[in-house]
Amino acid sequence: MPDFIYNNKVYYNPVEFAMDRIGGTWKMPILWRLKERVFRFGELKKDIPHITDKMLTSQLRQLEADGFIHRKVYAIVPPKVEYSITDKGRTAIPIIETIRNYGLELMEGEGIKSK
Amino acid sequence: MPDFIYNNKVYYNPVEFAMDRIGGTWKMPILWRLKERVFRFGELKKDIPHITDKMLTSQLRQLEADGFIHRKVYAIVPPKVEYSITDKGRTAIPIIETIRNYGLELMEGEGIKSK
DNA sequence: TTGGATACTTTCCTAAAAGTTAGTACCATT
DNA sequence: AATGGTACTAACTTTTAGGAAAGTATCCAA
Repeated sequence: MPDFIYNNKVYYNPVEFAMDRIGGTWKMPILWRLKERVFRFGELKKDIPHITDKMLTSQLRQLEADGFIHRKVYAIVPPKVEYSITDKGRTAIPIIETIRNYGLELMEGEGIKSK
Repeated sequence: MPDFIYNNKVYYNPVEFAMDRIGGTWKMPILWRLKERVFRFGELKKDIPHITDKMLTSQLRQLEADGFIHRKVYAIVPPKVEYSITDKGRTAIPIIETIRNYGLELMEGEGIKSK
């Protein structure tokens, strides 16, 4: 598997490519919530501990640009914006679940109990 | 899922915990190779494009500390060190495969053909 | 006219990850 | 006496992710 370039960025392998789309601290927590229902900006912010306005905005923008979520703006005041997961976004859910379960497995192996 | 602390580091969720063990640019490429056979330091270095001595050393050390690989030193000159995957390390392989396949799937969706 | 609500944007800053370059120990071979 | 091979280690710099704090636009209600 040689290197390849996409949007001016060099990737060494498919794992890097995947993690560039759904990795980082916030993308999976966001997708994980949107799999259940539509969320507004403020709802996501309340529901995801520690996330800042800036990170929420930037991660939503990237997920949208990559086609994982959809952004619907209502032209009212105060503004209302709804975020929903797309079909493409849904393909990430089983992956997240796999990683999440693996994390739980590792945690159990270390005797970490959180909930 | 609340926050938890392990080794003085705060984790927000199990995904973060998993990615802290096997994530980053180099750990999966290393484990991916060790799943087939034992490698010496120099062999890994030749086989993994772009990796530097420093990154290879530090990632091997972390994987060893976390119990994913085993390090066997031969007391000869010039030095010989062999790295092998452990049972725990093997549990990461299906995860890597899942992410890797997902990456390939996404790449195909974008019309990226690499090999 | 002040404040609240919503969904941001902008600027500045810090910490962690990763990269660059150079050097080391050891002995065997030439 | 110099060279080469192996597996590092150290010092330093760059890059990136993420965080903090403040500012913006709009309209309405008090």
